[in-house]
Amino acid sequence: MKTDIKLSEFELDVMNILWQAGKASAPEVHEKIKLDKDVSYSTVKTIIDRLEQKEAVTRADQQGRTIYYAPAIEREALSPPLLKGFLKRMFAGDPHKMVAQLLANEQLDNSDIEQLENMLAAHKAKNNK
Amino acid sequence: MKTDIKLSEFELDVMNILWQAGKASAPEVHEKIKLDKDVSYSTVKTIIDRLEQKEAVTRADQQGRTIYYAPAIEREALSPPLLKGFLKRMFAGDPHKMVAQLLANEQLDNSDIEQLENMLAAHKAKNNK
DNA sequence: TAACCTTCTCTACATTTGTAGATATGCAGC
DNA sequence: GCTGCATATCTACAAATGTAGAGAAGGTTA
Repeated sequence: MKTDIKLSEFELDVMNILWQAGKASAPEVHEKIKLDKDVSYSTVKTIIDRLEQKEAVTRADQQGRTIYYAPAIEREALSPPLLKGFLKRMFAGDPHKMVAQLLANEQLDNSDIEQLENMLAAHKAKNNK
Repeated sequence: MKTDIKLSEFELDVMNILWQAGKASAPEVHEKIKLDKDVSYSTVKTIIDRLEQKEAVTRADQQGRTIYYAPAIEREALSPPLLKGFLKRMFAGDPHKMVAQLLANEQLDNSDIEQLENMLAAHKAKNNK
């Protein structure tokens, strides 16, 4: 299993679709991507091919000629280093700055906030254990 | 003022140094970058030149031949769209997922957590107003 | 079974990014 | 004024990324 895998933005967009769907064919991925931006099938297929080369997706299934791709790595395997890097680059490594920005820009309602509060409380409990 | 500015990772690394220092010369930036990774002066200077082209930094001052560069855009102007994009790509747009990851990976101590709790409380108060 | 449609494969290309050498040039001290 | 050093400028290049067309080839259906 590759650990040092690095994906581009577009590649991540595709991964997201696969993470969400579990598996999907290239034309299906294309459909979904097109909701966001207008790119040709070829473009999407190229990205999928590259993801396959990077061993980020695998051919999970085949129906006739149509190949179904599935994620070969989980979101959770990818996000920690990326989050760390992003935090460092955009917020000087300070999680508070990031949460502040989150609050300022993501219009979270009170139930969202409470959910976050619960997470914090749980974490504090674990810290104390 | 450019609004659609887009910076690469390395460019962000340099911006961070400038955001932190207020202003710095290319050799100074090089010094600091070298603490993290071994790149030549030329490389760093090229990045700075590109930042200048992108109008992300300006020549703030000059001492002899040495040019001092300062950020021409603030972190706060750059981070909201980036955070939004990152959130979407890495956490399917769900802030809870991101905070969960933050808690899981950033070893925050209880005083950090409490600070976050205060931020949340303040935000809840504002929501209710 | 021939024609068509869909999907895949291959190839290509412009742009961005990371990287750095060669060279020019201004300043500081002798 | 000359010499050397520090800094800037210019040019270059490989790899990654976004983008897509041309054409092959497996299914489907009349």
